[in-house]
Amino acid sequence: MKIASWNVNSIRSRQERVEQWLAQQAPDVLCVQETKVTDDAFPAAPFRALGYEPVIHGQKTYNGVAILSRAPVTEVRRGFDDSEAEAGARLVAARCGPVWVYSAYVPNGQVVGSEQWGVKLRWLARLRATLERHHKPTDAVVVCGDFNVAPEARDVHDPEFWKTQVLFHPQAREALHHLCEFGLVDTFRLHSEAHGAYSWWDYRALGFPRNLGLRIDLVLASNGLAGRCTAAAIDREARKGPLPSDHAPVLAEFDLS
DNA sequence: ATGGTTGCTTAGCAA
Repeated sequence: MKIASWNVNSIRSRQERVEQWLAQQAPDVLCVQETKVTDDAFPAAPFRALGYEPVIHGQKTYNGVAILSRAPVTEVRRGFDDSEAEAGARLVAARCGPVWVYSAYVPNGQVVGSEQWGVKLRWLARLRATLERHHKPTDAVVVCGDFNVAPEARDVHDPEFWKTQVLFHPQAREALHHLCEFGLVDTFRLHSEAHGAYSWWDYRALGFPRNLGLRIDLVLASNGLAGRCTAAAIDREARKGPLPSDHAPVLAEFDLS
């Protein structure tokens, strides 16, 4: 089973690119972040035409997540089922065939110490609590998304600078680490020791041609699935060409036979 | 990295 994740930075702007990528890569499931559209305006038909059922959780202008699945979807949850305020349409989960798949768009945090920074750290803790409520680490669960945190220095082009920023601050890394202590494994690191393998490059810094990036998009597999992960990759090619997202898709494959 | 762009909505915000 091939599961992918891609922050598309507007599904309406990226629709054709995503269609082409689905046709080329043929994942069983694609988790999407930053769809930036209400559910009524989500372009579902072109994805259905390719055999993917969209599970959507969106809002106007900002955020928005989706799961496109060609495996049968038998159960869906939107947002956190806890008592706190939602803080944007940033989480959707679906049982896709034998696997529970989460598409997560973790708050960026804006500035260290800001109100949004607190929301980000809290959000990662709420995600762990949600996993605790619904799953055991031995279950088949995949948590995909734009985590807005790079796990390690080798995932960051300038760690000394970025450790002062929201995407690589020690507190954000700790919050991500605590999430993973539920029993989640970074599938990319099961198959690569590479330094400088990034998934996001800032439009503003013209970062892509200089490879000034960070690896903040992850496919996390539960302990129950990690041993069955046969491959993982970042599709840097999909960041090239006209009108790309600022993120590349990330993928992992699992042998569920 | 420190200026650079992009998308949504329509001047300003978010990333």
